[in-house]
Amino acid sequence: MHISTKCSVAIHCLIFIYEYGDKKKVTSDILALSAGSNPVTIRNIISSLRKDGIISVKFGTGGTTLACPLNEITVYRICKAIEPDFVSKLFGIHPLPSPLCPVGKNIRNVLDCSYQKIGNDLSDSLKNITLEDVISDYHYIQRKDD
Amino acid sequence: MHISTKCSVAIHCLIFIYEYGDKKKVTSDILALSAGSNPVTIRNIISSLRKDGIISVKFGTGGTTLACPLNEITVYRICKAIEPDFVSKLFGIHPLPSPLCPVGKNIRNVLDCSYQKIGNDLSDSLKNITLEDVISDYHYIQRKDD
DNA sequence: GACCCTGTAATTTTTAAATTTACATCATTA
DNA sequence: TAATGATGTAAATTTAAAAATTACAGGGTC
Repeated sequence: MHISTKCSVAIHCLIFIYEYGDKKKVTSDILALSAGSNPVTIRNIISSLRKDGIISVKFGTGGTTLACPLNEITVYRICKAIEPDFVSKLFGIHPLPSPLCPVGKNIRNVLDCSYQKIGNDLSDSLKNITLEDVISDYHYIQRKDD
Repeated sequence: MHISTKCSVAIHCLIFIYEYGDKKKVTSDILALSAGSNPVTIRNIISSLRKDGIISVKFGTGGTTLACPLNEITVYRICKAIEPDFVSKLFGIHPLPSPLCPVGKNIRNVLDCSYQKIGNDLSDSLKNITLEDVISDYHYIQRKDD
């Protein structure tokens, strides 16, 4: 199981909102066009980000803006907002090991030991990248692109 | 997208082979029973591990044993053997961002910057856990279980 | 040569992810 | 104050990925 494309779409939306949120009314339709997705998927993602306080959405009239300094929005926070237990879902565990086998009976606990360490390391790594970094990459790449 | 259950099944098999590989003939049928999977899935995993030199399999007559010291078998190596580009598949990227939008046009490269850092950190974390550690956890948990 | 195993391709089934449809709710404005 | 154009969500459908099954061609050993 992997972290789905939702994280990528979320980052896409956040860059877009940072770049255009103040000047134009950024709706789920516009974001869906830009990301090549569909408005409902976008609204679900946006909704999760809003509940976490990352962005604010004008209900009724529409439009989205950032609600938080760039350096407080880490990739970890984005993933967590979208899929609260994404860390524990990083590795899948086969669901029906034999309880009659010593290995089968204990495998889940054994794997949990290692997977928890890995999950902690991954979390640290994700906390280390902020939207500020991502947007700096974006500006650099965009300049090269011209 | 997440790393599939194959890694967990592989570790399950490796513990089983370590524990019983010398005394008994460990076949794909036995491993499938223990893991609650099926023999073909097991054979595919076992086959990948064999090609990487982690285990050796007696063709024809059957039976599997470790071909490597425990501390040389890292979780990274196991994952890599099973799914060579698992690191780059950690995050999915939405496939059709709009090339007409500045964000859409550059999003893939922007995400690649961050995802590469994260992939490197994850790789380091996985390299840090060996089968020796896992089996030590297994013995500890098994003792508690009695 | 019979038996039991592995290796692998091809198909089917299952499961998860993403999209679409539908509609209730809310703010603006004409 | 009713029309408009947004969001928020639930439910159903579609699509794509993962896993299991079926099938069979090898290879050792008794």
